[in-house]
Amino acid sequence: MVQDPIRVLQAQGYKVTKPRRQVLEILEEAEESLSPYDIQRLLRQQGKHLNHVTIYRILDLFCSLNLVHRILLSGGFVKCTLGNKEGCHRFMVCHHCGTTQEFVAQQLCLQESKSTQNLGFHTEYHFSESSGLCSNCYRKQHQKQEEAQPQSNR
Amino acid sequence: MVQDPIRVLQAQGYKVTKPRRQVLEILEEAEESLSPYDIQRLLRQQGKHLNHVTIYRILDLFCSLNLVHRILLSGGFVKCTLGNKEGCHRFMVCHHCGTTQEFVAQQLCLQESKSTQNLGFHTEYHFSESSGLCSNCYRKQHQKQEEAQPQSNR
DNA sequence: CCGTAATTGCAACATTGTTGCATTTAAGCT
DNA sequence: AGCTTAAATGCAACAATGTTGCAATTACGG
Repeated sequence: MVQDPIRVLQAQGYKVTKPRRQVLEILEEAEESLSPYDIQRLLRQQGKHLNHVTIYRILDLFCSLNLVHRILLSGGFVKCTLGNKEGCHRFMVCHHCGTTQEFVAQQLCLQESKSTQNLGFHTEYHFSESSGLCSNCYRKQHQKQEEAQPQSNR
Repeated sequence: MVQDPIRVLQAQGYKVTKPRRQVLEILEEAEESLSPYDIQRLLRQQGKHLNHVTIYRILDLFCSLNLVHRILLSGGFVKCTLGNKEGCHRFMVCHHCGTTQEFVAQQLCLQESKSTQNLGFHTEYHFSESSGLCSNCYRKQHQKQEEAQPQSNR
């Protein structure tokens, strides 16, 4: 389903360098989106030192290859986990823990393209972000409320 | 349809100040999204001087009130033109001229909420951005190609 | 293993965004 | 209209994030 990013790089004639592999690795491990400097900090904790300029350039490249996507709700970058050829990317972002997850919705994608076309717009690419609570955080928050008001009598 | 931003401010107990009115005005006139410093520059051209800190704070406030939305595709802010109570905002961004236009799609909104709910996510707010060419730019680009290859014989 | 173009690191800089505190101002009240 | 006051703005100084040009390094082909 997801093409291997390494393959994508090679196929497009880009070199597979140590910095690029390191950035990919960090993004793969991460649950939440990471800013360029986040990535630098995390790598440094592993004893790996990358210049921030390099990280910027790598992220630029990855974005242009659609291997990575910048999330507006958080400002950081996430690795795209679904090879979506229609130029459509959808993300759910938990505003509590920051967990960011990609999902697909073929039907939505088609409808959205149609909607914009009806308005005279020629869509080439689109994406969406949903903000809310992931199941974990929702459950936790629910439990807390229960504890605070056991008989819900106020 | 769109509630008057001024009313929204008053209703929520915020003061209607000169800087806030000026920022609203600039965003209203703009076709494309504007960064905080863009706004400062445009205002300065009109002889109006606002401190950039003020602009940041105003944009923060407007965003929290959903009067304004930050566009990922450009990084700038646009005034929301549609009062969408379901916490759903959709934008088309022309990657040629930068024109940014909001649109509604009730059906899409419902479907998107359903999709995320099926994945165990509790969506409170979502938005989407479509990147492509607006009708104007599409037409122009089409014409240019015609001129370049009048008989399309190559 | 070598040559070379692509990539990275470095230094210096530009832009964008933030914080604390003094000053000003909008809006409610006589 | 003039007070009063909490909210909002301006200012200064700073912190963080991005960018550019060029020299040094490195992946990958032969």
